[in-house]
Order: sequence, then C-alpha cells, then structure tokens
Amino acid sequence: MSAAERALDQVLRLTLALEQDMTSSLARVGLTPARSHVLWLLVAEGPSPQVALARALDVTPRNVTGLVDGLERDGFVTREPDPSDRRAQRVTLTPRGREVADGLVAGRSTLAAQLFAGLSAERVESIGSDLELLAARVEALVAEAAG
Amino acid sequence: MSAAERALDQVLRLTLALEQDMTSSLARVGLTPARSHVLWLLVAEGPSPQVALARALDVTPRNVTGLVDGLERDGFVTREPDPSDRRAQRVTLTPRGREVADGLVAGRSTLAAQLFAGLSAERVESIGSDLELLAARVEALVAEAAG
DNA sequence: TATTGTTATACTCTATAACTATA
DNA sequence: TATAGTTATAGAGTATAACAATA
Repeated sequence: MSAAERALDQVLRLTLALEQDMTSSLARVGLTPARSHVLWLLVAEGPSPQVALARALDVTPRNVTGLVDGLERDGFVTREPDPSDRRAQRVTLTPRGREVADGLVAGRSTLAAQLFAGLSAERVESIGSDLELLAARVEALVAEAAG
Repeated sequence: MSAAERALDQVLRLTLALEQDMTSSLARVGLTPARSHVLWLLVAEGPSPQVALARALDVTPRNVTGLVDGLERDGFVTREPDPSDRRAQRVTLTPRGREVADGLVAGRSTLAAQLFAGLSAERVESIGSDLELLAARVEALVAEAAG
C-alpha cells in the first residue's frame, strides 16, 4: 500500500470517527445531524423561509418540511407567518432552540480545542493548510463529476 | 475564530466533499455507501455469514438482512447455505459482484493518487501522520462518550 | 439455552409528482 | 405563470421486539 493510500485511510478513519462523535453529541441534546444543520443556519441567518433553508442545505423543499416538522414537534422552532409573503413560513428559533443552537456553536469550539490541544500555532496553521488543499481537491473532483 | 477552529472547518469541509464524491461514484455502479461496505468486507474476508457482517459493520443483524436483500436483488451477491451450520447464510459475491468490488479497491487507489498528486513522499507521510493523530484523538472522544 | 436470521413495526432522511394558496 | 409549502408515495438505512429453526 502506498503512502498516499495510507494517508487516505487516515482521512477515512478521521471522517468516520468525527461522524460518530458528532452524531452521539447531537443525540444527547435530542438532535440529528440533518436537524442540527437547520438550527445552525437559523443562528447564522435569523428567521428564514423554508425555501431559503432548502437552498442552503441543497435539499428539496419537501425535505425541509419534514425537518421542520420534527424540530417543531420537539420544541426547537416555530413556524411564523411571513409578513411580506402570505405563502411563506418563517422558521424561527424558540428560546430553547436558541439555547441548544448556541450549545452547538460552543461545542464546535470545544471540539477544535480538544483536537488541536498541545500543538503549536505554527503546526495548527500548517495542518489547516494541508486540509484545505485536500478539501479543495476533493471538491474539484465532485464538481468535475457533477459538471 | 481561532486557528484550531479554522482547521476544524477544513476537516469538516473535507469530510463533506469526500462523502459527496464517494456517494456519487458508488451510485454510478449501482451502489450505496452502506452496501459498498458489505462488498468491501466480502472481498477482504470471503463468503461470510450475516452475523459476521453485522459485527464488522457494527450494525444489527436485521439491518444486514436488508442490505443483503438489496445486493441480492441487484445481482451482486447470493445467499448460500453454510455447510457447517444450517442456521447460517453465507453471503457470497457473484462474478459481477466481485468485478464491482474490485473496482472499489481500484477506485480507492485512484482517489489516493489524485488527492496527493504532486506532493513529495515526505509531505505525504507528514500529512498522514497528522491525520492519524487527529483520528486517534476523535476516536478517544468517541470511546470516552460511549464508555 | 444460545445463536442465526427472519417477520413485524417504526423512525429519519431523502426524492419525485401533484396540488393549494398566493404572488 | 411562477413560487412556497403541503399531501401522497417511495426507497434506503437504521433500530427494537418477537419468533422460527438450529446448535
């Protein structure tokens, strides 16, 4: 097995472990990855019509209906009428939803600190650059395959 | 945002792009990620009882029934009686299943080459070591959360 | 008794298609 | 006519629980 293949194996190992870590962390606060993405967007963008969420998530509007149904049932968001368009529903964080969403933001910081603890600033920068290169290359492959 | 947070963002960007790349590559040969894991195991281990697949995939036996149903319907595997245990079904690659599975192995090599093209052997080794460190740290977090 | 795999049931994420209400 | 969101339907992945056949 080549060095490149060994390195790719470590990338895949990292992605698998990260997915497990995030999924279990989210489950502890009653969220799934897909629903957490919605909360993440609502923190960044404020109350949003579902069609905007669908575009940002690159998912069908029907899918957003389901995600918001679940978040609403569990008390994280409400659907408010849009004052400027009576067709639209503005998805809005409840106080509890905002609390949990703020926790997601804090959790990301904590994870970053744990992941890079004890490494020099230069080393962290260097690793970040390498990861950026790899990410850009994979994104190019995805774009090529799609286009 | 700290350097560690920027680096974590690149990790997440990489994982997202990789997932998209692999999912679309697999779809082109009629596979999903979960089903491809089964083929991957069958190439490595040879014909296997479903319970062995369930353990290796860390998934319930019921789930394997569904995955093998799909693979069987699409002609990638067959269920053969186990000569040594009449309760068990030995999941076995068909010739076409083996062909596709060999393609998965080759595809991994190709992806590794594309990802690290133009980088010196030392650089690839260094990136691999960094990734190994990060993967080990995330795995430790997962184990801690589970235990 | 324990193990292998299945049927029954359910939940989440995802998609397409047809439809309503509004723009 | 076009857009926002829904109902209807479907498929994939996952789970638990109850059960049959076999060890």
